[in-house]
Amino acid sequence: MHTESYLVQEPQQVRSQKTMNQILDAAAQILETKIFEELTIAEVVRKAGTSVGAFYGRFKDKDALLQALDERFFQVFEQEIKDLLAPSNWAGKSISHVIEDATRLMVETYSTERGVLRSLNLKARLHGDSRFKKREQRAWEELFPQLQETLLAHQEEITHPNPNLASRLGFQQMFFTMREILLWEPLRGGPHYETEELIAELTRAYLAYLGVPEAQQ
Amino acid sequence: MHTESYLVQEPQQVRSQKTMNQILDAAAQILETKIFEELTIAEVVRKAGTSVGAFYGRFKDKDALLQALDERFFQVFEQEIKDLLAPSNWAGKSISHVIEDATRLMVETYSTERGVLRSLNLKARLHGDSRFKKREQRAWEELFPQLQETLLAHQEEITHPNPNLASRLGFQQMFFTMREILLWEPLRGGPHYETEELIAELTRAYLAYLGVPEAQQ
DNA sequence: TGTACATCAGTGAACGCGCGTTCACTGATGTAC
DNA sequence: TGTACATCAGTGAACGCGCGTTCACTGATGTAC
Repeated sequence: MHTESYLVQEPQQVRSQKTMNQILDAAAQILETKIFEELTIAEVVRKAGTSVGAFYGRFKDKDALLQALDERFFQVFEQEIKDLLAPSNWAGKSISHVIEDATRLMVETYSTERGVLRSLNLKARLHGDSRFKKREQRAWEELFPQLQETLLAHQEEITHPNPNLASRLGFQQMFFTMREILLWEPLRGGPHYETEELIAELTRAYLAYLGVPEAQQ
Repeated sequence: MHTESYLVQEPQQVRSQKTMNQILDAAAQILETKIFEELTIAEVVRKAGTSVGAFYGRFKDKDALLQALDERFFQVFEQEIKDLLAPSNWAGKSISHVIEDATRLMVETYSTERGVLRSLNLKARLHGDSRFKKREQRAWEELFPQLQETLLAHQEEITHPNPNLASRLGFQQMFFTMREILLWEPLRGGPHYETEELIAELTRAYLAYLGVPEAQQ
C-alpha cells in the first residue's frame, strides 16, 4: 500500500494499527456532538486512551485526522456508489426508480455518518482549501454524471423544456435539501422527517420538477 | 434609541458614527472574499483607517462586529419582507405569482449580500450558539408562515396529498438550494445560474412539487 | 536459544504562535458660567 | 468671549490565553546471526 501523505507513517504493528483505530473512533464519536474546530487533540487522545505524542507519531497534523476520517468514509461510500451504478442495475428501470435509488443512497449515507460529514462539509467552507473541497464533490462527481445519462436516456418522459438543466438543478435540490435537513436542521430543532418520508418526498419533488407524468412513475 | 448590548456605547458624535460606519463597511468588504474567522481586527481597522482601540471603544468584542452587520442587514431585509407581505399585495394573485414573488425576494437579497450572509450562515453552524442561530431563522419565520397561509388558501389548486408538508418542504428546497447556489457554489466553481433563470426554475420546481396544474399557473 | 541492535510506538511536559483584548495615554468636542 | 472641566474618541504597544506541535526520553517489537 502506498504511503498516505497525511500520515507520518503507516502503522507497522498491530499495536499501532489498534491505536490509530481508537483515535479515529474517538474522533468520530466526538464529532457527533462537536464540530472539528471545537475538537482538541487533547480530548481525542484522552478518549482514545493514548497520548498526544502517539497522535503525532501517526498523523502529520490536526487536519490529517479529518482527512483520515474522510478516507475511511469514502472507501465505503464509493463502493456503494459503484454498486448502485453497476450497468445491470438500472437497466430497464423507470426514471422514478432510478431517482429513488439515488436519493435513498444519499439519505441513508448522510443519516448514518452525520458527524464526520458535518465536519467535512464545514471544513470545505472554512478553508476554500484544496483537499476537502475536492473530496466533498466526489459523491457528486461519481454519482451525478451517470445518473444524468440514465435520466436523459428516458428523455421522452421528461416534459421540462430543458432536461439537461432540470436533471442537474433537480439533483442539486435533492442533494442540498437532504444534506441541510440531515446534517444541520437537527441542531436548530427544525422539523423532523422520517427517513422513508424524506426519500419519498425528495424523489417526488425531483420527478415533478423534471415533469415526469404520474402515469410513468 | 435603546443601547444595543453588543455595543460598548452608542456613537454620540458625528465623528464616531462615521468611524463606526467605516468599520462596518470595511468589514463587509473583507467578507466578500473571506469568512469571518479569517478576518482579523487589525485588518479591519487598517482598511477602515482607524485603530484597534477605536474598535474596542465601540464594539464589545469581535462577535459584536458580526452582530452589527447582521443588524444592519436585517433592518433592510425585514422591511422588504413586510412590504412583500402587505395584505393588499397578494390579494387575488395566483399561487404561482405568490411563489415567484417570495423566491425573487430571496434570490435578490442573497445575491446582493453574499459576504455578510455567508459569514452569518457559517457562524450559525460553528457555534450552535444562541444569537446567530436565532437571527438566521428570522428570514424564515417572518416570511414562511404567511406564505404558507396564502398557499393553503388556494388549497384546491394543490394536488400534493399533503399540502401542509409540501408547502413547507417545497419552501425549504427553494431556500436551501438558493442559499447554497448563491453563497457557496461560486467558491467551488459550480455551475452558474443567471438571476432570472434561477428564480424561474426554483419557482417552477416549487409549483411542480405542490402539484399545481400548469393551467393554473 | 540467546544476545545485540534497529526501528517502531508511546509518553507528557514544555514551547510558541496568532490574534483578540486591554490599558495608559493624548487629543477633540461639548457645556457651564 | 473666554476659561475650566467633563466626557467622548482615538492611538498602538503590550499582554495573555488556548491550543497545536515539538522534543527528549522510555519501553515494545522485530530481526540477524
